[in-house]
Amino acid sequence: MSQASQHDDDGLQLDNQLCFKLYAASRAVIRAYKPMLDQLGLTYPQYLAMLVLWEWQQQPPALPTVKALGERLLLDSGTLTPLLKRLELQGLLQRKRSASDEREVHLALTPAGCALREQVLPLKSQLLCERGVDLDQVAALRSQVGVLLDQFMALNH
Amino acid sequence: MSQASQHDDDGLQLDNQLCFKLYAASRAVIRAYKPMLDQLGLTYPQYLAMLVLWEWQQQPPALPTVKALGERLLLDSGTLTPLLKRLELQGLLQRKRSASDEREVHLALTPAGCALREQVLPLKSQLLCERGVDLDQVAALRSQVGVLLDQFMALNH
DNA sequence: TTTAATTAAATTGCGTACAATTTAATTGCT
DNA sequence: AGCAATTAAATTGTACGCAATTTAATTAAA
Repeated sequence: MSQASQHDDDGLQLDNQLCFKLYAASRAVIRAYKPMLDQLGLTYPQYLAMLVLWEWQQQPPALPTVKALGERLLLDSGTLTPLLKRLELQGLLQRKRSASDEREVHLALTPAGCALREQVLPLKSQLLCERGVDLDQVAALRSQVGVLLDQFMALNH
Repeated sequence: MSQASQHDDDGLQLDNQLCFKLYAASRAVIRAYKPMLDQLGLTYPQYLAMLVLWEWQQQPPALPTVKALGERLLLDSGTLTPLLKRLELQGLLQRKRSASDEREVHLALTPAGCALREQVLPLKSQLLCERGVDLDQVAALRSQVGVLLDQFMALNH
């Protein structure tokens, strides 16, 4: 059995920090996506925004607002406004003020924005294949990280 | 049984992306650290750098270099140089060119930098306690995220 | 209804991340 | 020794994240 000083150290060892593992793993995964994202001409957060917009298309009539996108990605307008302006500049979407509520900005994919979706699946399959990713393992880990995320979301009101 | 279009969609659903869960969870955990880090006057990456420097102190004689710190945190000099200048400005460490190899910069904690360590453990205990964190669960998740990280590090040579 | 409170985006400012380039010092080669 | 290749930091430039403030529009309250 070790004494107090040993315990104290363990608690602050970098390798014992879940926060660092998450931080490093998140960046490592984003790095792995880079070759694919370069092909698409997107940054990683831009890719996530496009995922939400593609998903929204399948849904009813209403277009997503900046706020709705932010709620989905857990990002605020300070991050999203310039990001969306860049996507608009690339011709992937259009930002337009809502007629019914001038405070809101609706996001509509352009044909180019819709079309880009078709390029993603093959590139992603290739990525998973090249890296020999175990899909079951990924699914299990995703679910557990998801539980952690939900706990933190619940606690951050 | 659903047809192809349904399968295609699942593969691009935001909630099915491990990468997004990691990205969101990492930011959520950093957010949770914020009250503690504000007390310490550190940003999150600055805190990680201090963890490494505190850890290094227990080790032999040699001081860490910027490169060594970067290998530990998986960050390059483009990120670390300005970060370390800020920590130096706060009086927590000193950056000095190596005498034996003028390319290297050694990092030495000041007494204030060493002393700061003592404030961390109580603040961290408080944080874990307030959030009712299950330490076994955290340890298990840390280990699994660690495995993922190792796999990606191995593949990114 | 006029005003006060709230809300959605945008803006400002700071601190990362990271690719790419530059600078300076050291090593390796011949 | 002399020069090319390598190496460690620093620098430059772009794009996030996020706190804090601002602006404009809507809602609620007196």
